[in-house]
Amino acid sequence: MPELPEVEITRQGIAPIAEGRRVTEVRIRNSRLRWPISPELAQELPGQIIHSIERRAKYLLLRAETGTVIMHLGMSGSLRFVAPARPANRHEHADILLDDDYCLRLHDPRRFGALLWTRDDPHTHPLLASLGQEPLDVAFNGAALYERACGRRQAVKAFITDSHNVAGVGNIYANEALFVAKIHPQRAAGRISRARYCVLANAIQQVLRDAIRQGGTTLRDFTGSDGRPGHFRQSLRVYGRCTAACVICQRPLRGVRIAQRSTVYCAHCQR
DNA sequence: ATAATCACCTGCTCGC
DNA sequence: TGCGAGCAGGTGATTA
Repeated sequence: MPELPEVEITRQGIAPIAEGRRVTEVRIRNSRLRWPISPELAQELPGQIIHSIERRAKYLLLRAETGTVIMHLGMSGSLRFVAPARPANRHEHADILLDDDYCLRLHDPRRFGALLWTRDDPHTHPLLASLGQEPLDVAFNGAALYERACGRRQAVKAFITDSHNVAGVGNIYANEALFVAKIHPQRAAGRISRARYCVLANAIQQVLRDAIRQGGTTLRDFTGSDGRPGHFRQSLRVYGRCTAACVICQRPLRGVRIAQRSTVYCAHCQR
């Protein structure tokens, strides 16, 4: 479900309520996510204040006093505040209860998500340490992408969806950004000029910012932590529009699979 | 080192 | 209506 904009929308919805509040209890109903939920979470987190909630790539980092909760929503995860007494359904695997009767509930049908605890600097955690540039960071630019892509024959779309190159660009927004940048998704990453990488970097930023502004993309079930869907779906130019007309040249869009992911592009506008 | 494929899950849609 | 096939927003691990 969530790509970077959806994770950021989730962060923005949760942070104002959770930050500064104290954890009263952690309830784990099913710890079988991508990795087992850290058992220390239920032991160590209660009693601690959540100082802040950050996002790195598609990870949410809940900073507490003696450590940090590292959370990932995988493909189908979502996070909502519910009434603490509300019965959990079979996909609601964990709750973090806070002061004032707030209950932050993790829902994840496919269980590709993660809920981990670390006492160390989370940015040195194995899952985060080798992540690429944060695309919405002011320092993000095409020059670094160009350097990194040097010599690579991999399709540029696979290159930009690899979080070690750019952090957090998933399938939807990779399709969209490549369309905006007029770059063919199957072009070899190492055969794109520095100037075009600068255009691509700007396109990635523009698409992600736009999506965040519109509350993310709701395909079937994404909602922010307030339960409201995102509206970026109506702004999608290529994703999910295979065979429909290109919004620029009106020719039919084409679909291919790149790195096991559906890819849609305009063969006329993207080169 | 790089690139491609597999694996982990459930739920939904489609065609027969 | 039922049923199998294929697909879905991610990404680490495994294989060449």
